Amino acid sequence: MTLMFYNTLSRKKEKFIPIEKNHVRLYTCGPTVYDSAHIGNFRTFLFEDLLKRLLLFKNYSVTHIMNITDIDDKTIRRSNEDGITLKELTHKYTDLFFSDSTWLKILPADKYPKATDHINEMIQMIQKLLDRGFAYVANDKSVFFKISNYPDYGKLIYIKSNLLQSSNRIADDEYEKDSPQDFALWKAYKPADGDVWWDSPWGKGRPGWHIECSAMSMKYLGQYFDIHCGGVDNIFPHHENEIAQSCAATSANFVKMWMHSEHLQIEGDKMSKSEGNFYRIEDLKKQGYTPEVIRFLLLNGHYRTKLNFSLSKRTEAEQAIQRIINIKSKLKTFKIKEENKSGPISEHQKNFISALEDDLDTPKALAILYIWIKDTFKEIDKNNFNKINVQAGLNFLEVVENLLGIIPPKINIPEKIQKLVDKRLYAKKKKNWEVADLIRQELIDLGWKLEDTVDGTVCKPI
RNA sequence: GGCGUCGUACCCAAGUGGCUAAGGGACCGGUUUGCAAAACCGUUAUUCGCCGGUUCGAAUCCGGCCGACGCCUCCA
Repeated sequence: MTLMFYNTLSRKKEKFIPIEKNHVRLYTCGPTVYDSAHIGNFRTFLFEDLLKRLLLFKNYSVTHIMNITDIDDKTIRRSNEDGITLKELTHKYTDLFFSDSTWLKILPADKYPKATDHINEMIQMIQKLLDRGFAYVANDKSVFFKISNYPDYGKLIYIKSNLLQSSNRIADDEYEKDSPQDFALWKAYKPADGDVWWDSPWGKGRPGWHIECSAMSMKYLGQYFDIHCGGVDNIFPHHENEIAQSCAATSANFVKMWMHSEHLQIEGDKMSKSEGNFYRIEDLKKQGYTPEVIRFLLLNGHYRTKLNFSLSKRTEAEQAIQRIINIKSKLKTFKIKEENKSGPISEHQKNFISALEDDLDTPKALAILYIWIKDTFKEIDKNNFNKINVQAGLNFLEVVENLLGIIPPKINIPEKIQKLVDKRLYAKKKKNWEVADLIRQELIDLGWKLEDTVDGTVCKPI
């Protein structure tokens, strides 16, 4: 089946056909490194990770670029507050972002270009926009994009530019511009910027926010590329502005498919830093969350619906994951008898993939996975599973893991624990139930539980 | 004011015109087991926020209402 993705540009599910055969060029909006990323940011990054994993599974080669925004109002403000240089601040949070991403099993991008390393590219693009009459230099030497000269403005947000209503925030803007809707390409230096500035044809200053993504995506992916992702909040103004400035600069199309993930809510409320209702990865890690549990919770809702993240759902996710671990362990340990018949060829794997191919329908894919698990247990109980079925099952679980990343890696049993397990097994053989149960309790206290099965005793961490 | 999303069991969540409304978690009963765990079997929505309409037929399309929510200049 072909891939279908919802394109924000058309507001419809569309067949995905890459511009270049077998090669997908993907740009995902990265973090602004002024603070640690929170679980909401990671919902978006996880959605993008799933998208990429699916593209790779479909045998596309993927060139994935994720920007690091290391210069903007927030980074400057934060570095002043913390009394450290902008570089010190952004390096700290960039490193943290990478370690959180790795811990969450997010596949790395091919390149993470930083805004501050691409000031020249941005200046060139701004110059081009000035030359073509889509931008102007204001009295204070800032450069703005002139929306009134760009009639296509409003493609993503579905609004005619003349209907854009200005909010109070615009009135507070300290820069001078012709029209309130015009956005900054280059911001003239202000004393509050400290020693953060670059030279430009228009004087000292720093780039506006939107221009970095246009300049860097074009540099690494070309003028026109396949997919650009981000959170829904980026639709306007960020992505709208990116489209305007990119298309105005090149007179060509910019991005074929825009994909956006919905917001995550926390304990039923909108996540907001001012209210303090957000979780960082390190917070969850401290509470004992595993990457798999977080991934499961975030992938359990479709990426285009609002999802509520609640600490109370943790057990639910752990139980659900445990079921996957159980079937895997069953497939690995049960002894296949020669006379076992072959079970029915499973259609579930195909259906699982089809669900993901249909605009990344993870809840449906998970449902199919659980139907498969149930069927597999049944067939095994009926002795209808032979070597080929077992191998097919294990292969399927590998596919599931490659796509969703929700199956924990095998845990090695420490020697000390194994010795206790053996000791109990001996007592059990002698039908010395008291001793066996005592050791089992001892193991539980040490954090390991036992399952006696017909194929032997299985030891699992709690 | 403009643009847009959502409302399916105790909780989470698929399904967007047609076989008995997926699946997970939770709960209860049973089988199995030395006991436990795991697994299996069964039970939990004659009904999809409410009211109308279209249709042979709607959770699914249309209209209205109620409720929750997002964006409208720098928040993933």
